[in-house]
Amino acid sequence: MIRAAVELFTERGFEQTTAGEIAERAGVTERTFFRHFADKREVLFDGSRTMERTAYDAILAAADDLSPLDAALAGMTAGGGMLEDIRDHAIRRSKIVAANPGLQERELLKLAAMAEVATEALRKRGVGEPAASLAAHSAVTVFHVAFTRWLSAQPAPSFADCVAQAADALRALL
Amino acid sequence: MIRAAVELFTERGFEQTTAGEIAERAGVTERTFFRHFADKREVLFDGSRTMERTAYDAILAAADDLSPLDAALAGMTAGGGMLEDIRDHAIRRSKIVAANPGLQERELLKLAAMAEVATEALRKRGVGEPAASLAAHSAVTVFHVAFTRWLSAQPAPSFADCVAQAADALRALL
DNA sequence: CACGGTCATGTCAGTCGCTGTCATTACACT
DNA sequence: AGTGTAATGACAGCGACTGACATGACCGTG
Repeated sequence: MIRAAVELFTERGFEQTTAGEIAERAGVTERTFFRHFADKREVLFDGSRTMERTAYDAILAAADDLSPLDAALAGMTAGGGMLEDIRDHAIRRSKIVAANPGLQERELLKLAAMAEVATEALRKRGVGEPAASLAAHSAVTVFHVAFTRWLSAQPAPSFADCVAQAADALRALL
Repeated sequence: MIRAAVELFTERGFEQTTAGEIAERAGVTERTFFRHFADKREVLFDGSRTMERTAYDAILAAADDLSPLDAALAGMTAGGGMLEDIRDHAIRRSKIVAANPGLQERELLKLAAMAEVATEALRKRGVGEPAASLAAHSAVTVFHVAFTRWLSAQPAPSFADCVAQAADALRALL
């Protein structure tokens, strides 16, 4: 279904594709489509939960002497690292998302969820508020900048490098 | 219409209120409702454009010797300052938004738009990339934290104080 | 005053996203 | 064979949203 959806979205665009058409190409019913995905957008955000868990685990696994921000950044690096193998798919996907405001909205929600998860992990490391929230959100901002660059840069850089670079830029602000 | 919508959302919740019902209470047609608001959620985000413009202007008007982050924060203070007069309404509104994921999604989109606008203003001040993006997003993160606190703190603090406090917490992270 | 323009609104029909419900099928365990 | 469970199909229905056309208020011009 995911493959069918990406194909159709690429061909005609997100809004011009009905849920029924995706289901049809995937060989199932529209009803079945909505049993697997809460809504039409969600088909493009399938791995997000896994990524959140990966980031969460990485933050908890980070060295004890790391600052909250560095620990959160380690989580972002780990989470984003999951995408190294599927850069092609990520690029196709990002083009679709970029062309539709509703999908960007959903992407923001996923980033916010990532920040929530990172906040939770930092708190578990003993970081208080509002430091945990701020560090987590800052890390996600870095993630976002790094992700954008990772998608567009030629030749393909490593995700970790992109994160490190964006993090340096953030530190330079102060 | 906005008043009618807030009333109904408070009484029965966002999802349990149809666009037709809002229109009816406001004395217009459902079709008219959708001529004024792009979708049902948008009725709760009416002033966002104005706030963005205010922030944008404030960033451009900020003292030349301010750092990018401080200039962006000045914009957040100015934008949030618009709400000082309508804190009651802001509180009611935030309860509605907090109760519905779809509305939180839209709120994130508005915050992202704010970050975009702030980025643009910083760029016009001569700030390069990715410094402008990062400073703008950091400022919006501070704005968000400050806004949350401004809504919940008792007695009502000034918005500027909340921003200053959140900004200090951010700086302490590094 | 009559006329033409535009602007907001009402009316109606229609598409599509999404959901509840029930029946069916396939498989797993006993 | 019998029983439970999970996935799917089939169908009906609601509500969000849109396009098209008609109506009426207002406004400036002749």
